Amino acid sequence: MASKSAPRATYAEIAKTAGVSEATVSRVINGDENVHPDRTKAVNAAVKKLGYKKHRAASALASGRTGLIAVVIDDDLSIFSDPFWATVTSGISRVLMENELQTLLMVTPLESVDGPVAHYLMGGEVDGAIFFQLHKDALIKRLRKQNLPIVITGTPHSRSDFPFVDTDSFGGALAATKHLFSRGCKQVGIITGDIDTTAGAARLDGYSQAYRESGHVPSKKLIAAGDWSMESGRAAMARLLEKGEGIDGVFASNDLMAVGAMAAIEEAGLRVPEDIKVIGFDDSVVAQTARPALTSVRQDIVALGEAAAELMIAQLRGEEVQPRILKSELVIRETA
Amino acid sequence: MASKSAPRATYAEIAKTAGVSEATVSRVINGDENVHPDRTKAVNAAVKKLGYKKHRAASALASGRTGLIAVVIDDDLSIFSDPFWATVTSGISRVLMENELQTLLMVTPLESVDGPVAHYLMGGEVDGAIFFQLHKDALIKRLRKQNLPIVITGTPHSRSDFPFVDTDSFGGALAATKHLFSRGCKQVGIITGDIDTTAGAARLDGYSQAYRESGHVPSKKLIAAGDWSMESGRAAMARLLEKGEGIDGVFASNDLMAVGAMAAIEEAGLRVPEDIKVIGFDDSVVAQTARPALTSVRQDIVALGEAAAELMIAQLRGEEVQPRILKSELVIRETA
DNA sequence: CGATTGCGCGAAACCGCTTTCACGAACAGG
DNA sequence: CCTGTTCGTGAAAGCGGTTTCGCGCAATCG
Repeated sequence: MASKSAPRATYAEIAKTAGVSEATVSRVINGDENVHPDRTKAVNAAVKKLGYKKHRAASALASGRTGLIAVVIDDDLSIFSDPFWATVTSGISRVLMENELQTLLMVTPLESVDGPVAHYLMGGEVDGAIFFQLHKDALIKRLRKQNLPIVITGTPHSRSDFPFVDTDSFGGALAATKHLFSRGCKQVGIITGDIDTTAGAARLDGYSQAYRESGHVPSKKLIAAGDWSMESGRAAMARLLEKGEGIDGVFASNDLMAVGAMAAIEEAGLRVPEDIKVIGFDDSVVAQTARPALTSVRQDIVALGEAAAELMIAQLRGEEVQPRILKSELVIRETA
Repeated sequence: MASKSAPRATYAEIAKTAGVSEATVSRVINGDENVHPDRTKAVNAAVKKLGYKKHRAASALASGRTGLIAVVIDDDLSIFSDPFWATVTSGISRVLMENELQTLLMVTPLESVDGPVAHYLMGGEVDGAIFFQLHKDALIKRLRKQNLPIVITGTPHSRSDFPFVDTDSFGGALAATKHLFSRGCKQVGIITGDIDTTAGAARLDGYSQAYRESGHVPSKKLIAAGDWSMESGRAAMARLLEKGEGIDGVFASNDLMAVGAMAAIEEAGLRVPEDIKVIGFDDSVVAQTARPALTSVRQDIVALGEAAAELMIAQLRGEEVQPRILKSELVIRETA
C-alpha cells in the first residue's frame, strides 16, 4: 500500500556506513551516554546521510513502548456543539508531538470496563491515556492498576488520586460574581450547570463564596438550576424573574445558558445590561457573537490541553505528578 | 510502563492449545478462507479462551500495515473557534474504529514538503491520511506518488484527481438565495467568504445561479467580500447598506458573517427579518444562539467525516473511489 | 607488577506476527 | 494406474529495532 520508492534505511546500513555494530547505533540513537564521542559522531553522520527515521512498529515491538497516547472522548459529551474539546485536543497534540509522541484519538461511547476501548487501552497498544471529564471511575481505576499512565481533563469526582488538569471554576465564578457586585448589582442570581458535575458544583461554590465575602445576603431564591444548554438557561432566567426578587445581575455557569438568559430577559421586556447584567463562563464564540457581547470567564483551553500532555509526559518519565489547576480570567465586554 | 498483570497471549499459546501451527493461527485470525473448518473452530475457541488480542506493533512490523490513519489538520485553520473540524473528526473516528482502524490526530502547521509531518506520513507510519481543506498540493501529490491513500475533506483546488468529500456548497447557496426570493425579497445581496477557497467560490456561484434562474437582475453592487469572520460580515453588510440599492435580503456565506451582518443591520436602525432577511451557512451553534435565530444552510458534518473515512477504507481495499458531495439542507428559523 | 574494577562495545537472542515455500494428501484427467 | 493439480498445512525466515550478556582493554588499587 505505502511507499514503493526509496526503501527506508535500517540499523544495518547505518551500522555498516558508520563502521559500528547495530547495538551501538541503537545506543547513539536512543541517547545512551556511554558511547565514545567518535562513534557517536560517525553514527549521527550516517543517520543524517541516509535520512534515517526510526520505524515505529519495530521499535514498539522490541521495546514495548508505542509512542502513542490515547485521547479518549466520551461520545455522550456535547461534542458536536462545543468547540471545547477540539481546542483542548489541539493543545495536547502539539505538546505530545514536540515530545515525539503521537495522539491517538478515540471518540467513543465509553461503555463498560470490558468494552473494546477498555481492552484496547489495557492491551498495551498505547503508552498512556488522557480522558475527558470522565465520571466512570471503574475503568480508570482498572487502568491505573495496570500501571497505565492516566491524565484526566476536568476534575474527577471521586477523592481518587488521579492526575488531572482543570480550570479554576471556583475562582472564575468568584471573580465573576464579585465583578457584578462591583458594578452595583445588589441582587445577583446564578444559573447553575449540572450540579452533579464537579465544574457545576465548583461554580456554584465560587458564587456563594463571593456572597459571603461581600457582606451581601444571598437568597436561595436567586439560585436556578440549568443543565448547560441554552434552553435551560432561558427557562432558569424566566424563573428567576418570576420570583420577583428584584434581580439585577446574573452569573450563568456557561455561555450557552447566559445567552439563553439574555433571551429571557429581553422577552420580559428588560434590557441587558441596563436592567440586568449578565456574565457567562467559557468565553466561547457564542460570547463573542452575542449582542450585546457577553462578558465571560475565559479559560485558556489550549493551555489546559498542554498541561494535560505535560502531566502525561511527566508520568512517562516516571515522575510523581500533582493535579494542575489553571487560572481563569474575566473578559469584560458589554453585558456587565 | 504498561501492564504487568496477565502477560498477553501469543500465537504460540494459541497454536499449542488449538493443536495447530502458528501459521494456521495467523490464517484463521486474518480470515483466510482456505483452512479446514475444524481447525478454524479450534483456533477460534482457543482465542476466546485465552482472551487473545492481536499485538499491533508486531503485526505492523511483519505486515507493513499499521492500522493507523492520520487525520492531518492545518494549524492555521480557524480551529480554535470553529467546532466544525471536531465534528468531522468524530465522524471519521467512529467509522474507522468500526473497521479496526485507529485515528492518529496531527494538528500541526503544514510546513513544507520536507517538514516532520511529511516525513512521518511518508515513512510508512500510517496506512493513509485524511487532510482537512488543504491547498498546498505539493505535499499531497508527493504522498500520492508514494501510493499513500489520501482523502481530502473539502474540495481541493487543483483539477487533480484526489479523492475528496465535501458538502454541496453550490446547492446550499442556491437554495438559500431562492428561499429569499420566495419570501418576497427583491434585492438580495451576498457576503462572500474568502473567494480563494473553493467553498467561498462555490457559494458565490450558487447565489449567482439563483439570480439567473429567478429572472431577477443581479447587480454587482449586491456583492460584498468577507473573510469568514464575524467582523468582516459586519463590515461587508455596512458597505451593502451604504450603496443604497434597497437591499432587503442577504445571504452570508457562513454563520459568523451572518451574525456580523445582523449586527450591522441593527446598528443601521433596521430590523431582521422585517426590513432585511438574513441566511447563513453551516448551521453552527451560533445560528441557534443568535437573536433572532438564524436561518442557515445545514451540512451534515458528521456524515462528512463518515464519508471521508469510507473513502479511505475503500482505497485501502484497493477500490477505485469517486469524490463524494453531500447534500445540504436549509434550516428555516426566524431571520428568513 | 599482578589483581581488581569499570567502561565501551559487539554478538546474538528476542519482541509477536506475517508470509513464503515446499511437502503430503486428496482429487481429477488420460 | 500413473501423472498433473489443487488444497491445507507447518517449518522457518524474516520485519527492524532493543537489550542482555560477556569480552577485551585501560584505569585503579594494594
